[in-house]
Amino acid sequence: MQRLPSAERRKQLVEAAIRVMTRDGVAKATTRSICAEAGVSLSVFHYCFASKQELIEDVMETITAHSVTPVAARIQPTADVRESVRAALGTYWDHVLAHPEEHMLTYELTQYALRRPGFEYLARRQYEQYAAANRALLEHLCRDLGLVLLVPAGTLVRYLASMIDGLTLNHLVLGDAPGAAAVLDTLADQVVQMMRRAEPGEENAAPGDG
Amino acid sequence: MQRLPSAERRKQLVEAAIRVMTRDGVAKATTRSICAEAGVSLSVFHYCFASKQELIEDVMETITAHSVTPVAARIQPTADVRESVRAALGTYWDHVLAHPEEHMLTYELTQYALRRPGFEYLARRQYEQYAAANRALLEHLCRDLGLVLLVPAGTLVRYLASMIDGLTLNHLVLGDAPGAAAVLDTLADQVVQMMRRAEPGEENAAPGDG
DNA sequence: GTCTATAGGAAGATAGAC
DNA sequence: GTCTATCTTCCTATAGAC
Repeated sequence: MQRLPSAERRKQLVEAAIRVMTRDGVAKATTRSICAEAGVSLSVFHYCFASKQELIEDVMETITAHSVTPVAARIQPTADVRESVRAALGTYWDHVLAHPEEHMLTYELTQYALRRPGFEYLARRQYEQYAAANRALLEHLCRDLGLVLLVPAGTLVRYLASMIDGLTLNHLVLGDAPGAAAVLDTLADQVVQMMRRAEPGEENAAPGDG
Repeated sequence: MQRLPSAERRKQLVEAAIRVMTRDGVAKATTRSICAEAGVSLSVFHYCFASKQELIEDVMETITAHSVTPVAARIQPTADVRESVRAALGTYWDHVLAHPEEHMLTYELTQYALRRPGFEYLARRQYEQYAAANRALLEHLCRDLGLVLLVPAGTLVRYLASMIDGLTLNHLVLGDAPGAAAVLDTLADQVVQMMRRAEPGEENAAPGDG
């Protein structure tokens, strides 16, 4: 076996952990199975991490970023408001369809964090990132297309985030991708109805905290 | 210890399991902790259940019914459509606010079932019951208030179910009950916009499967 | 830094006395 | 039907040779 710097080893183990968790679930991700997946011996694990919980912490930070970043990077408003919203939802949804196990894992990790005293903040940070991603989308739309919101930004952000999260879970359980797509169509329609064109000179209110 | 018939013992153990799971999470609900909670010895467990999974099956059937039934029982449409929708949502939400741990458990059990090969059907049944509850609500509204839907019933059912489920999870993680209530207000508004009064003589379409 | 070996405990399940 | 005692397996974590 090679001798790698500790930071490299940690990264290697975190990635192995994510693979195991994605494939077999969080409950099956024991230190042994993670080490086997990474191809290192058990004591390497405890050389790099003080405890298993320390690894989990790293895993959650990594997976949340991984789930939010690629979507945020691809927001591209066009002239048509409804189509812009639908396209953003579609980008996210393509990711769900392509990597359902990965999204499944995010729910498992949320539960895991909420149940471990002292780790609730990880779940909270996860959902705050979801909210931030939706807020960014709305700001983007309002700025580029000159729109103002008809409901408080905070409410719409949460509306969007909850709908997306709920529909994802619903789809993971029940399947029926076409039905889920129809729900996204409806959601896009509803979101459009919660916006209107800004009047000339009207500050196209960047949805702050409300 | 008393000598009880096997069926009674099973019920007793299922209830103990739910208490432990609600309090400490599914992962902590070992056969030992469940037996301790029920006040029986370990071998009683295996006298009543062939395996732990057999108990889990019982637990999931019980908890899902428990989560859906009380809400369905209290649907009371008034003359105002929007208020009727909001009231139904409010009844559910009161239950969430009063028993957050119980709803937390439903998410954990969903994950548990989805991860255990051969148990996915339990998760599916759970979400089918959610859908059925929302379908019943819509039928109730359409029939009593003479309304027809502007979107396919199946889509609206899923829209509602996903939103409610997502918002519940969102609230369990982030809290902020007033913010969640505002989302429910908005949802009620949106749902109303997806209905219209049936014209005289128009069949007030019972939302079948669509 | 990496290995083998093992401590120390808790899990699901079973055996057999009462 | 209920009990105590035990089997087997798997876990996290550590010790100490190389």
